[in-house]
Amino acid sequence: MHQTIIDTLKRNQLSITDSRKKILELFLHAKGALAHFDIEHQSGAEFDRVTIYRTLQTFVEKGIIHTIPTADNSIRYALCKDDCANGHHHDDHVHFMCDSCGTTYCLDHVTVPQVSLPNGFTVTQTDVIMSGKCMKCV
Amino acid sequence: MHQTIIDTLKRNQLSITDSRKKILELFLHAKGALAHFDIEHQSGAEFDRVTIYRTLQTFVEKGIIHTIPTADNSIRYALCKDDCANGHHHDDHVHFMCDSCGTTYCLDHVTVPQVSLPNGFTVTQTDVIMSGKCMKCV
DNA sequence: TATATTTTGCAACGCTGTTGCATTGTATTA
DNA sequence: TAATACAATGCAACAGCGTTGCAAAATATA
Ligand SMILES: [Mn+2]
Ligand SMILES: [Mn+2]
Ligand SMILES: [Zn+2]
Ligand SMILES: [Zn+2]
Repeated sequence: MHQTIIDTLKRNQLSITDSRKKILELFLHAKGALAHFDIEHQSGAEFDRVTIYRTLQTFVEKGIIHTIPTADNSIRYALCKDDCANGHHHDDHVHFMCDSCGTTYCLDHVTVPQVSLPNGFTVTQTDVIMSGKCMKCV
Repeated sequence: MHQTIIDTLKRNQLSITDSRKKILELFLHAKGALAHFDIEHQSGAEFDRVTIYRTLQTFVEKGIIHTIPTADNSIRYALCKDDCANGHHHDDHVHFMCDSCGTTYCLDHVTVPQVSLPNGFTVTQTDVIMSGKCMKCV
């Protein structure tokens, strides 16, 4: 696991620092997506807010994590699959946010459906966010 | 037009105030969705920020407008169809946000597709946000 | 180990959204 | 229309998110 973390950083030409290792570790252990808030708390106030912001930015640019738009307007982040790299994301799965526990899931096996738009619109991205209750909160 | 505004407010048991009339008017004339920022500027600094926030909240609760989640994490608002009332929204259409001009469209005639989820998830809402270029920005 | 390059922490800032409370405006009834 | 009850507004203050500039610290390179 520790080696996976270092490999991932090296593969993306990132220097190995404490904050990057720790934040990447949090994502690898996380069940759902993480918000900045979660990371700040789960890392035990070890790093500055700004460092966390910058690390998340870097990870998004490198294709290590992707952002998830949510209805409550708070950005969440989750690990990408292997085919995302260097700013070219290919995350075409549906996201689910539980109204009860707030957990945000990447439904990797549910692909976003094709939606045809009126003439004149050119689509480059489609986000599907579903909400309701998850299996733990029935 | 002016009568439409007053009627709408009365129908929703809202008292007739300058800010409500003005903000509702802005929505009726708007081509796309409006953010708080847009309203604050288009109303000519006539009303306090807080009043605008509270008016938007009230309109959402009454089913006059609905919120649109966007990938850039800024809430936008747009008029509801007639069948939304008193906190019961039935907005099941797709939204499109232009990367070029920022305009957010309600595609009222494009309904959100059915997406079946794995067992355990109970869905109450589905949001589809598409982005790319609109007809004005080809 | 010495040097060049990156990353970090801190301070400061602007923006968004919320709350409490006194003042003002609207609706109601006589 | 005027008096009253009630609701909405403006103001001040606050908390949270996200960004930037810069000096100090950590990392990579040789
Ligand atoms: Mn995802
Ligand atoms: Mn809409
Ligand atoms: Zn849940
Ligand atoms: Zn456009």
